[in-house]
Amino acid sequence: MSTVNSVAVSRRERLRAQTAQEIKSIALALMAGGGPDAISLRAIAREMGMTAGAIYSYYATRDDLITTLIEDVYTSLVDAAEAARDAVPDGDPGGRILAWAQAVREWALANPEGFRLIYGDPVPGYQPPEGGPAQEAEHRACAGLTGLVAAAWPRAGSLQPDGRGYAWSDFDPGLAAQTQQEFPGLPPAAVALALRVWGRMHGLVALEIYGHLRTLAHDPAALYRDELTDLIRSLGLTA
Amino acid sequence: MSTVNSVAVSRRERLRAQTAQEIKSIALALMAGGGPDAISLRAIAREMGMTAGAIYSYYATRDDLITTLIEDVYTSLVDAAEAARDAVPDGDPGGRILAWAQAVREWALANPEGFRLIYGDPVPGYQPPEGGPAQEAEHRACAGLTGLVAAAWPRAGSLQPDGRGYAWSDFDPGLAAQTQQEFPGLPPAAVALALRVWGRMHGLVALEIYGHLRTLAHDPAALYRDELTDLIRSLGLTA
DNA sequence: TTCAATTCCTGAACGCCGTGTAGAAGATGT
DNA sequence: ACATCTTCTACACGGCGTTCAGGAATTGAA
Repeated sequence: MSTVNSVAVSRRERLRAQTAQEIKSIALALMAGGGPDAISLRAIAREMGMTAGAIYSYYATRDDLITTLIEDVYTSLVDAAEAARDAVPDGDPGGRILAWAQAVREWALANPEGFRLIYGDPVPGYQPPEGGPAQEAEHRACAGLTGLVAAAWPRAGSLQPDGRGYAWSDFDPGLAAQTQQEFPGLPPAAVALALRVWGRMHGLVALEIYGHLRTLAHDPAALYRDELTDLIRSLGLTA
Repeated sequence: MSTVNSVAVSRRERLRAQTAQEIKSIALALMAGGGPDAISLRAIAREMGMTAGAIYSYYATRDDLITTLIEDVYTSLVDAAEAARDAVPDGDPGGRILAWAQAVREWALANPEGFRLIYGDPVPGYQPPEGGPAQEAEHRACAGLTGLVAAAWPRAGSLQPDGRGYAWSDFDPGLAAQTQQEFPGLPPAAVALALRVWGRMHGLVALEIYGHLRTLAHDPAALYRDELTDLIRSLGLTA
């Protein structure tokens, strides 16, 4: 046993973690190169000079590996969105929304396969585990959006169609509790709005990534920009 | 040769068309039961009491079959949307938009695998042909949305963020020509708005179908309704 | 240093898959 | 009745995820 960083970690464990990491990065490279379908245990093993069966020492099944990949990729997306948001001062809630949304789109364009992995059918026969594959990252994304909406709520609240139609019980208990704790006084309708904002940011990007916009519109960025301008204005803010 | 419906059609051709149709419907049934991945030539052949190779007499390759399925499914979606729209009188453009959007969501909920087939990664190694697999249906969908927006344009036009930023050359030539012919005087910004409306209708439905909304919100229909109310209001209309 | 235990990996197998090819079986039109 | 054209079977090839018995290497202790 060697103790590095005051954590007992054997050489075996180090090598094991390293191999597990190598499997993941090769899988991501394969995905980036040939689409999610290119992620096959045999291809990964071939790339590593191993046999396919050897991977089963690190991931119980192929779906477990995919789930881990989704977690990693989703986390990187949320990291990018949060970083972009935090580069805009608190005093500009509209700008923070814009920054978040643009970061999501740019990340998606830079990692289209990652976007498919998170928001589409990831891989041939993949069945996500209960509760979704990357619950934590998704909660972070939701929390981020709720925060953006919370900052706009003083003006946005009165503009909503039917703010009285929601109760906290309409939402995931964890999300509801976290929101109530982090933004006391914020009504449940704000969470509904946050989810709607999510959908609004998602729609055009999903269409674009899956190629439904490419032939029809030559400048999807302009469409997205206008959509966000409209969104921000509908929240009573300015960009 | 027998002439039915004043069209010369041999018994061979009839049987052939019938078998091709049976292949399609079995493929759709397999998809509905086990997801798009369940569409395998061998499974279809098994279901039909045939060998996989026999299907190659009807579809040159598996991707050809998938492409045909996408066309069928997409057409059924657009049919549903158009029918719902036409059930609302012309004088109620907001209601027509609402009807279209609700029809899309309900169709998607009733045919989630079909939605995945159209808007997601359809099937393991599927590569869509150039121009998209179901160009005609997609054009019909776009035309429908443009028509909905055109009806709202008298009021919606002045509410758009940056209507001067688009030219006809920014869009697919076919779509542009068709729009200019069908709605003379309509500016290209209206097409941009139609595509944005498409994205807005798509976002929440895509999130819901792919399971990202299910755990977070217990009533996605309410979210969608509010989103559409907001959309229709943003066009200067009422539902 | 020696030795048993643990861990990691190979190699082969099983049953799926899409895709070709060769040839049999059958319907068709003359 | 016969030649043609279609449709289907049978088999092969390589790829996939997964399992399993066994070999090889590393490990911690004797």
